[in-house]
Amino acid sequence: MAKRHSNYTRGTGCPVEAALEIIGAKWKGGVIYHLLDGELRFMELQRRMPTVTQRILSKALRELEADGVILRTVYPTVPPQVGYRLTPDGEALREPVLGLRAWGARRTAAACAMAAE
Amino acid sequence: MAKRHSNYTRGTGCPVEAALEIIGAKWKGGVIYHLLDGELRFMELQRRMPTVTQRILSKALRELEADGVILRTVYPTVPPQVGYRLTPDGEALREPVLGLRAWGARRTAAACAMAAE
DNA sequence: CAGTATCCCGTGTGATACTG
DNA sequence: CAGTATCACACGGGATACTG
Repeated sequence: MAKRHSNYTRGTGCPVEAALEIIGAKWKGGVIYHLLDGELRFMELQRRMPTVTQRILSKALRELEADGVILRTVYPTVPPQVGYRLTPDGEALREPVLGLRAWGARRTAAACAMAAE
Repeated sequence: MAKRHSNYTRGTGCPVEAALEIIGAKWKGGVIYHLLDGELRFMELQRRMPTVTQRILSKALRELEADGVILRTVYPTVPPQVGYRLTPDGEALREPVLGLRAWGARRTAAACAMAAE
C-alpha cells in the first residue's frame, strides 16, 4: 500500500487502486465488513478478529477514520467505551465488500474442499 | 498482505480478508480492472499503468495466475507475444471491482474538487 | 516483446509492555 | 476498556540493468 495518500488520488492511477489504498490493508476489509452489522466497540472488533493485535487494529481504525470511512464515538463512561460505525461513505462500500466476501468465500470453500483437513 | 496463502484461507479470517489477500496488492486491482476489457498483452498493461515497473507487473501477473484469477497465453510468434485474460473466477470479480472503482472515483472527484489543483 | 536478475529501502505488521 | 510506546523484521515495492 506504500505511500498512502501521496498522489494516488490524483490523475495517475485508476480509482480501483485508490479504493484499495484505503481498504486494502490487511485488516481493514475485515473491520469494514464487521461494521456492516452496525456500531461495534473496540473489543468487539478484537473478538471478531482474534489474531489482530491492539496496535494494528488501533492503527487501522485511526486510518479508516482519517479517510472518512468510519466514525469514532467516545462515550464518557467509566470504564471508557468507544464505538465505531461506518459513515455514509463507508456504508457505500457495502456492496463491493459483500461481493468480495462472497467471492472469497467461494474460493475458501473450494480450497478447503481440496485441502480436506 | 504479508504472508500470502499461509492459513488465511482456512477458518481464521473472514473471506473479505482472503479476497484482499489476492487482489489487495498495490497493482493487482488495476490489472484485474483493465483485464475486464478483455485479453491484453504485457505491454498493453504497462501502457495503461505507466508507473508500474516490469518487475512488479510481472510479479503481480504471476501471482494472479497462480491464484487462478488470470490466464496467461503465449503465442509462439517472433517477437514473442503473451496475452493475459481473466479466468471465469477472475470474471466473477467484475462487480466488486467495478463497485470499488465507482467508490474510489467518487472520492477522487471529491478530493480533487477540494484540492482544486 | 516480455520478461528475469540484483540490490535496496520503506512501511506495514507484529510482540510485548505500559497507561488513563 | 481502549488504547499508546517501543523495538524489530520480513516483505512488498521500486530502480536499474540484462536476456531469450
